Amino acid sequence: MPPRSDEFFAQDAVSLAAALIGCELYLDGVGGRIVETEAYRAGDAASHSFRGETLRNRAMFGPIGRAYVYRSYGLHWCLNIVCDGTEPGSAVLLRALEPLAGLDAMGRRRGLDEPRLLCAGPGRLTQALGIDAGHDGLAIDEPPFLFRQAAAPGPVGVGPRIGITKAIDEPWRFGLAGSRYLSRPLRNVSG
DNA sequence: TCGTTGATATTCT
DNA sequence: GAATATCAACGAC
Repeated sequence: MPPRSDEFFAQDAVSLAAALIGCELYLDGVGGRIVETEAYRAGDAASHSFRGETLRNRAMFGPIGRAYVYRSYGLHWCLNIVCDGTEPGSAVLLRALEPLAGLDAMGRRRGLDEPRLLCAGPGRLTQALGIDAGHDGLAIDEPPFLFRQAAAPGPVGVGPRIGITKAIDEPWRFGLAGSRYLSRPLRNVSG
């Protein structure tokens, strides 16, 4: 029996990041299987929450199970799920999906046909699903989102996080081992 | 296949 | 003014 979703998102960011691999996420019926995530803990020097609450990261300090959407490098949107009820400021970044539904809509938004490139990266994922600032703070398991927990754990690989300069040695990037839809390949496999 | 670079919001120094 | 949880286009090999 899978845990209720409020308990599921109450996990520590690192364990939730691993548990999210194989779960499914859709927005207005467009989405697929989560194949790549990164954990950002409260007190983590690489996390946006590290220096306290600002207008941008406000959602990270709000209720768990909500979306934290921010603009990256001035042009891309990135989607996180706020988690860990014990201390505010934790979230899991969704880095890649395996597209399962709404491939045509994704292709239109991305200007591409190649399924492998539709959602392989945090900026690509949000563009394919049509996620922007309007989704910041919305519950990830209520309409227009649809969230389904993984039926069974898959082979989860681990690696260092990408694109950061602080706490770079923490192996807090997780992915579905062997998936073609990762933004970049993984190394070690466990589970 | 690889490295470089442009686009440019938000925060920090 | 500099850095950043990125992506795609481009030129050199």
